[in-house]
Amino acid sequence: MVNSNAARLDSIFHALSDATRRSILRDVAVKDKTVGEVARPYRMSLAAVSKHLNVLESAELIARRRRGSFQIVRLKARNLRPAEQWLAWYDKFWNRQLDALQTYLEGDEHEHNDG
Amino acid sequence: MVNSNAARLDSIFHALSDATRRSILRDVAVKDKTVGEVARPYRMSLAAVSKHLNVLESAELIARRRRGSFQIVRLKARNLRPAEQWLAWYDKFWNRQLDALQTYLEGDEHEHNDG
DNA sequence: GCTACATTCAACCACATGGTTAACAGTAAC
DNA sequence: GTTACTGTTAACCATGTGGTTGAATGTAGC
Repeated sequence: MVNSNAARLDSIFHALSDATRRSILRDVAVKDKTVGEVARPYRMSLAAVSKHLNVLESAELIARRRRGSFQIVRLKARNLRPAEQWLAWYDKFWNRQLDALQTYLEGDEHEHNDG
Repeated sequence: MVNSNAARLDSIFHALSDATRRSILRDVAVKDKTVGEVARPYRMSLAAVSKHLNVLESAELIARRRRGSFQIVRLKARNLRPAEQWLAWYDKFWNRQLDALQTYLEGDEHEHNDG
C-alpha cells in the first residue's frame, strides 16, 4: 500500500531472514543483555554479532543503550507488528481452506477455468 | 526444498523481504495467474519476475503448474504459517506491554517511536 | 518440420550480505 | 596518562541478490 510501509516491511523481514538474528531476538526478549552476553553463545566474532545487531537495530527490532562501558540490548517487540499484520491478511486463505480446495482441483485433472 | 525449521524460516522471511515478491503474493492470493499475468504490472523483465517466482517457489509460498503453454501460479498460503507462528511468540511482549514497561523502567529517555 | 508464443536459463553486472582480522574509540580503574 | 575491557568501524573476501539481454526450451497449431 504505502511505500514507506513497504520499506519498513523490507527491513523487518530481511532482519528476520537470518537464523542468528532470530535467535538473538529470542535471547533478548526474555531479558536485556549486553552485547557481549548476546554474542557469547555464537561461534562467530563479536564484530559479526555487532553487525547483526546493526541489522536488527535499523529494522528497529532492538535498541542499544549505553550503561557504563556496556551496551544494553533491548527488544522492541512492538515493531514486529507490521510483519505480523501483513501475514495475518493471509489467514483467511488457509482458514477457509481455499488452499486445500485448490490442491484438490489441481491434483485431479479438474481444470477450473480461470475466468 | 527446505530442511530444518530454521532454514525454512530463513527462506520464508527472505522471500518476504522484497516488496515485489510480497506484491506478487497478494496478486496470486486473489486468483491464480499465469506468469505473464503476474509479470505485467511490474516494470521489469519477465526474466526478473521469473526469478522472483523461483524465490517464492523455493520457499514453497507458491507453486507453478503447467497448463498448455502457460504456467499457472498458485498461492500456497499455509506455508506462511511457520512465519506467522514464529512472530506470534512475540505477541506476549507487546500485548502485555512488557515492552513499554521495560522502556519505562530502564529509560530516563522516554523514546517513543519516531518512525 | 516450421512458426509463434510463453517461460526459463545462461551470462553478465553492480551492489549487498555475512563473515574474517585488525585498528579504533568509549569507559572505568589505577 | 596508561592499562584493561567493551564494543564499533574499516578493509577485505567469497558468495548471494536483483536486475539486464539474449539464447534456449517447451507447447500449440499449421
